[in-house]
Amino acid sequence: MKTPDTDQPSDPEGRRSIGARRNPDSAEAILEAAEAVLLESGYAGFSIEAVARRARAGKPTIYRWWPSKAALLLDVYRRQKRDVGQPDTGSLEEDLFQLARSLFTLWRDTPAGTIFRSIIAEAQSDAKAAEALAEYGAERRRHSGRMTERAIARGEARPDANPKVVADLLSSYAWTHLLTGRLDEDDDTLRAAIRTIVRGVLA
Amino acid sequence: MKTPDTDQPSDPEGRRSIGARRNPDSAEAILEAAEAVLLESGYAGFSIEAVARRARAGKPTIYRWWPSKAALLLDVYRRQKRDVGQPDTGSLEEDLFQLARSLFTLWRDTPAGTIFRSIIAEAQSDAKAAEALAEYGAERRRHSGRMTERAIARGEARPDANPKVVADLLSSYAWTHLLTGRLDEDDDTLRAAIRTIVRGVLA
Amino acid sequence: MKTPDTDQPSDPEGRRSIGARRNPDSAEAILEAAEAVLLESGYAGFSIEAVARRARAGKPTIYRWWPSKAALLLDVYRRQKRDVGQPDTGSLEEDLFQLARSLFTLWRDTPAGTIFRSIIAEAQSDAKAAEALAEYGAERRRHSGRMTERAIARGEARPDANPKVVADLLSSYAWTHLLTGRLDEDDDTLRAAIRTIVRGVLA
Amino acid sequence: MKTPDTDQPSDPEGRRSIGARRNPDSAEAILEAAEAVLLESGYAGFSIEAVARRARAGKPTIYRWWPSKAALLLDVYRRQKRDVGQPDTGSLEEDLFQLARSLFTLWRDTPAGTIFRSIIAEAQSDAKAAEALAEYGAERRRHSGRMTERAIARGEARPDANPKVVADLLSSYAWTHLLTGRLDEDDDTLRAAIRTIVRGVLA
DNA sequence: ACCTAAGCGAGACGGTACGTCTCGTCTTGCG
DNA sequence: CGCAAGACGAGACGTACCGTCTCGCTTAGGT
Repeated sequence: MKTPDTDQPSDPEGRRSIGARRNPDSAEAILEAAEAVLLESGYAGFSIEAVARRARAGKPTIYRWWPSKAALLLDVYRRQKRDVGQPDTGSLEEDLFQLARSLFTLWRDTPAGTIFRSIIAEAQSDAKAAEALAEYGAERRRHSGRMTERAIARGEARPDANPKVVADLLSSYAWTHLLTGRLDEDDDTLRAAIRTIVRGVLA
Repeated sequence: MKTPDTDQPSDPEGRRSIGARRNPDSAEAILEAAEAVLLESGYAGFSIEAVARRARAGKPTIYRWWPSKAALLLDVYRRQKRDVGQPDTGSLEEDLFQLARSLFTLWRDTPAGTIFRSIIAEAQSDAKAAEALAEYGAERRRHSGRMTERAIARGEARPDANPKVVADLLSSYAWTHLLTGRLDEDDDTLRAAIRTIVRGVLA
Repeated sequence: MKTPDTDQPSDPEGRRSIGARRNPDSAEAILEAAEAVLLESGYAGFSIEAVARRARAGKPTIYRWWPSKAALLLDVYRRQKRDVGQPDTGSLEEDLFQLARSLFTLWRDTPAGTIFRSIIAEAQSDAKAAEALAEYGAERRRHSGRMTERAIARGEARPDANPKVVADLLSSYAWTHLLTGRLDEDDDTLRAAIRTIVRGVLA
Repeated sequence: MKTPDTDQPSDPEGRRSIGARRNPDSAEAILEAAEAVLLESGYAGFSIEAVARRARAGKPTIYRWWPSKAALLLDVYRRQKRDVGQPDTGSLEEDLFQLARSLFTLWRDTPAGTIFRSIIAEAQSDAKAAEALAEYGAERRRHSGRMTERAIARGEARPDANPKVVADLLSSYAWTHLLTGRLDEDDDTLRAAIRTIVRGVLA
């Protein structure tokens, strides 16, 4: 790596076009700048102008590739997110607890939390963001629903348990805590919430 | 109905000062205009300027009494909200279900939903809104926590059930559905979610 | 002197009405405050609000007695001005020089200069100020014209010399130097200007 | 004349950016609008907002190129002013008289007078305007000083006559008459004033 | 001794303008 | 054709004053 300036205005002497196609350096610089701005100034300071300034990019370059603030935010989120993975401990409660705990930790200790909050906020006034968020949420619920499916399969959960409902309750709990600044719940409280859900579906 | 001008710029020939004290007509006109703007243009179009124009009020009059957009939003919400009340059917599941159902209905069929979404969005970039929202949320959870307390008292719920956790799960579920445009869940799905929570705390 | 608080918000615990007539204390406090504001913040900071704040007076009290900013300014000027008097040395050049010199000194070293500048500025957009200024200027020219009249009478100046023209040239020179911040002309330059005028009317 | 819309909001369907450089059309429209506003509403009604409205320009576009009201006023003055030229009749009195007369006429019969009055007024509360005005005044005095220099050179004026003083007296006389609404002096009065100055420097 | 009339401080009111910020679009000139 | 750059019209931001209004109080002068 030549330039180690990860969150500075990057290239000292700007990028040029590389011909009639998208310049990946620009895209990278813009996403990096977007993340940095979001981290430093929060959603309130997150403007296309600020990102362009930071990335030493022209505003039209941003608008060309990301039609809305929401699209940029989503890309930043996707790029940033190191997937929390899916635990498989053989116990539904333990699986859900570890998932929730690692999500809370990720959101609290990395930019991911700020970014995701911003996306949800944006979705309240931007239809495209709302749609993307809905799709993303559904996907996450499908994903975490598998844990309940496995619990049913191994006889831990009752056969008529609804994996979607469990996933919905869990992700609602996590999202709401993110949005209201309550990511520092201690293990006992978190576990009590998870246990309440799990008990509701045990065989 | 006495005054048919519910969503027009109200008074044909404006309000005056009524001395060195707040003019309730102005306050009323501003709140009404704020609600109308929010309803017609959504959170995206909700600006102090737009409210002032609509209310035929000066911007300083708004800033004098509401230090931030968030404060105005909260007042609009409070003014608009007809409290959903607290059912007491003798069954925890039924209590929670009716509460959730009436909340979903309120949010879907009145401006309250749009307004509350806006407050949550605003809280993602405005510290004062965040604080106000946190306080409001805590109060709501205390309120709905009483239903579980009653269930414990009558032996329906286990003695070590945590009313706060139940309330948190329920309100998280409701808020998240509001924010992601899923207020039209059918009764079965809604009841399945409620039942999962309730089963987790039954004796 | 009873109260030494010449430029503070005056009375610690406010003035009241003294019945159905003008309260001279208020008038005094307002003029004093106006002068203080003008001195401290210049014409740019001279607003009715600022004067009212400073004088602990209500705005209507000011508007009741001074219909415009210009009227207040003129009163402040009249109240402040210690008349420069009219020298009579037996020499026209010396008379004019001493008059100009004392005027320059007064304007440079006391609030009078700032105040008078403000009046002239105000007169450029306020007809009433313009009228008052015109009248005042004419009176001043009549006044200083007497020096030339005396010089004609004693045979120093030619009989057909026009006192009004001399006075006009002199006051124009002074006013313009006030308005362009050139009140620090040294004695030689000032005397050269006066001498040029005087030579033009000597016998 | 192709476009008859000399003082209307100009272009029916607006101007666009012409790239990363100043758009001369906008500059022109703004100066034209500024002049029109000044002419119609006077200095009192001259606001950046009014100019922007009239020119169908955004406020930032004005602030981008003119840092203050004063700067805009000066540009309007420069643009408007058809230089009064410098007469050279071989007689100092005649030179000065014609200069003064044409200046009075220009100020009385064109917008230039209103504009220049506004600049002087603005300079009484805006330091930058004051500086610009000082520089402009010095330049004008240098310029009109040349007439006296020529008179000295041809032996008409005494060798020790001070051209700066003559120019100062003349321009002071003119400026003051502008500011006090006395531009309609008849030829006799004007000539008497000029003659008084000139006699003071004749050989 | 009452009553009315006016002045007083206070400060809210509908407005206008301020100077700054960001929006999303446009156009240039270089590569 | 993409790129950085940055100007453009538009319009919201939150603040300062404008000049007007009404309040509750005070006092004086006429009854």
